[in-house]
Amino acid sequence: MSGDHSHNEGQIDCGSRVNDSYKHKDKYKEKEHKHKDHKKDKEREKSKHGNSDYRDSSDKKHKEKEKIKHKDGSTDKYKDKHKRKEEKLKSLDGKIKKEKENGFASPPYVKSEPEDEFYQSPRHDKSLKRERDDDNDSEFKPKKIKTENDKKAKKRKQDDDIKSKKTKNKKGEVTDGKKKAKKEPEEKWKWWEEERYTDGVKWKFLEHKGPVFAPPYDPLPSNVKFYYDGKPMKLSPEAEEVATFFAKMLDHEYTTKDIFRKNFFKDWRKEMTSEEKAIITDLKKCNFSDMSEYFKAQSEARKAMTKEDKQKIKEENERILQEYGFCIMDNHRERIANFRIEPPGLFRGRGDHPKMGMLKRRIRPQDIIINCSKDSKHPEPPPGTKWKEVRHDNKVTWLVSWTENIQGSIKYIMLNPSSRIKGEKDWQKYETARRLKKCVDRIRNQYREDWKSKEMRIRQRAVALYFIDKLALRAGNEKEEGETADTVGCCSVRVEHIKLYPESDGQEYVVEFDFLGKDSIRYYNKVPVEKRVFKNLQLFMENKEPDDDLFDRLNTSILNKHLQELMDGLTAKVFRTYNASITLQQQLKQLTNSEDNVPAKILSYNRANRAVAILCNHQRAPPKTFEKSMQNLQTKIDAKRDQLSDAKRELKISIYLGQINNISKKKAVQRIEEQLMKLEVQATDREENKQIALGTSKLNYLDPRISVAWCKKFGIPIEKIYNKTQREKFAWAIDMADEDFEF
DNA sequence: GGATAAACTTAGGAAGCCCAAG
DNA sequence: CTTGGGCTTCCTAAGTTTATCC
Repeated sequence: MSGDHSHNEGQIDCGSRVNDSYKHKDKYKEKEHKHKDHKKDKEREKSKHGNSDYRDSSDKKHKEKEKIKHKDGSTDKYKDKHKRKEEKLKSLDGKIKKEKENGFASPPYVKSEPEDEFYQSPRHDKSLKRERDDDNDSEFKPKKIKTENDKKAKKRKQDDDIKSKKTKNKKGEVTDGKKKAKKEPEEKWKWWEEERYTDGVKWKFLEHKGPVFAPPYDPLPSNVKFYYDGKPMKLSPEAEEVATFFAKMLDHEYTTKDIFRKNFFKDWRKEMTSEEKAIITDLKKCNFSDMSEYFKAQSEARKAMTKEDKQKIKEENERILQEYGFCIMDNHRERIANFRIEPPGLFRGRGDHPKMGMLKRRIRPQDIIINCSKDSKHPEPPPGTKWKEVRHDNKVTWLVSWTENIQGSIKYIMLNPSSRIKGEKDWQKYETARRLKKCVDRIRNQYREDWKSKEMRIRQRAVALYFIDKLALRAGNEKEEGETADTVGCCSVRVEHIKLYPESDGQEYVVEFDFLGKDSIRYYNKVPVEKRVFKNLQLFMENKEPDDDLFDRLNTSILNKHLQELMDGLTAKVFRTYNASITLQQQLKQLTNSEDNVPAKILSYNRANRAVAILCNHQRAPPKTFEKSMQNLQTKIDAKRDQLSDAKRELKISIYLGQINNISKKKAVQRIEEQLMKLEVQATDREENKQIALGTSKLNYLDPRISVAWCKKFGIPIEKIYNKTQREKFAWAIDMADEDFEF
């Protein structure tokens, strides 16, 4: 009932989405330039027209108009932005672009169409005050287990003991004196059976050893040379290091891109001595190939290392992992996700990124902020260095942070997905999505009502929400121009990204979407929509330029505020989670045949998973070796077929000879048949998966309890669905879901 | 109330690893 | 033993949402 939006009819057919990311598309390139120049004008224009140009002023609306005008004026989203941008523009270009003549913002309110019946929309209670966290959610109340404060304290001390013992252990082997309890982190802690923190506190105790820094720069041997203008040139260590970054990427297509080269060269020059700067003025005259060869040789050498040497490295890595890869959080030793600081290098943005090639600088101890408990043993900075700061903020989950120099954003070291702190959050996410399931009908009715609203902003909000719901689009924040690739989501979609077809391929009211979304992955979809949506889209597009926002009176913050009123904890992305999970559940129900054998059932699972991946537009570049591996598989299948007919013939002969003892031959036939079937299934699966990435949805959108329940119901070992890492992440679900679980 | 910073989740690609086939 | 290929893990960019500031 509630879950049957069937938003993805026709999408489950894998062929319906063209899979083109930026790599394959040039179309976007042209647009981009145009777009950049336009956007500023556009916003200026919006503020100009913002609240003055509603076209229709039928008498009956006079009273409301006052109200609306007021409201609208105060919420016009472009006023200040416009100023900011203009200034920026001036300083950047040294001139002001000409104003756009005809860029219109949408009028604030809309004449009701004749067919609009007026009736009171079922007003829904907003009475539910937001009570921080989904504490009122019964499903998410872990059993109250012992409340123990001194117990905890005791336990913590014990943990400390264990740990300090361990760190003394030179070998890095996890043997600790008294027991092997450490090897098997004491019977897997079931955090989901314990009470959660409420008040925004994330932990009470946190101790860790700080980050692992990137190894220092190792200068090139003197026989490896850099050439400028054909002549060998010894570079200063600083300049040389940056040069090696480029050399290492030499056969990547990045290094052929203009922006990349320009950014790189600019930043490289900053690292040069004044002498170097004076000489090296043209990247084209730089020859890195000697360096490049050297690195290739190095990596070959690494591959060719003896087993013993490889083993040594592995052990060393394990030692580092044991020392730095774990922390103690509230009595438990938990795995850290990214305990290694990102090494310096050249920034590799995705898609047409304006900053690609810039130098990502080396992070030093004095850049690092440490977060841990006051009463813990604080991590030591490397000898002779200092941390930027040590703080004790237990309202956040990170252990280490630093500011990155490309976008100026903060990077964090946090815990592994298997940790309590991440797991609880993940669980909570799915519970929120399940609460949406309970009220999604109401919300859908609401936005359908809102398509008829007299206020433009409400109509836009309602249509956007419809897309987010039906098509599982992302929210689509505005992005600062020139800082990132030009990509969009629902709220930031522009007129140029959609096409309207009153009729197409025998369907009415078809909308064609074509834009670059997150990671510059192309979203292409052609879907029929409801008539009212279609009419609204026409209205939103009136008098607009291609690069104007489709929803000019909407942004993610407005949308999320609205959603928050509809349901506690509701945000745009909850719809993605909800629709993904409910789709998996439905598809599993529909596709699984209990008569099937295990491989066939798993194929069904993968197909259900695939339906979700298609819905969420999770694409991947077809593996480079795809065609070949497909062929190989086919060869195997053919061989297996031959083998099968041989085995069958032998069986026949044996029957013909009246042998009674042909059981083994029967078995052989059976076994081979099964193997063949398995291969064929594998081939199908792989073919269908060519450009579709299942991992993302599996890891981030599908309530793991659905999969666990399915496994239990059909006797599929969970290992067939989740690998080791995934089982660790979803341990809570594996432990708690039984076969009756319903999302 | 809008801009910006901070925190945290989601994402695809590259590198690493491991195992089966040759 | 070597190779190739597929799966896993690592990496870090790019989103969303929340918090804070003015």
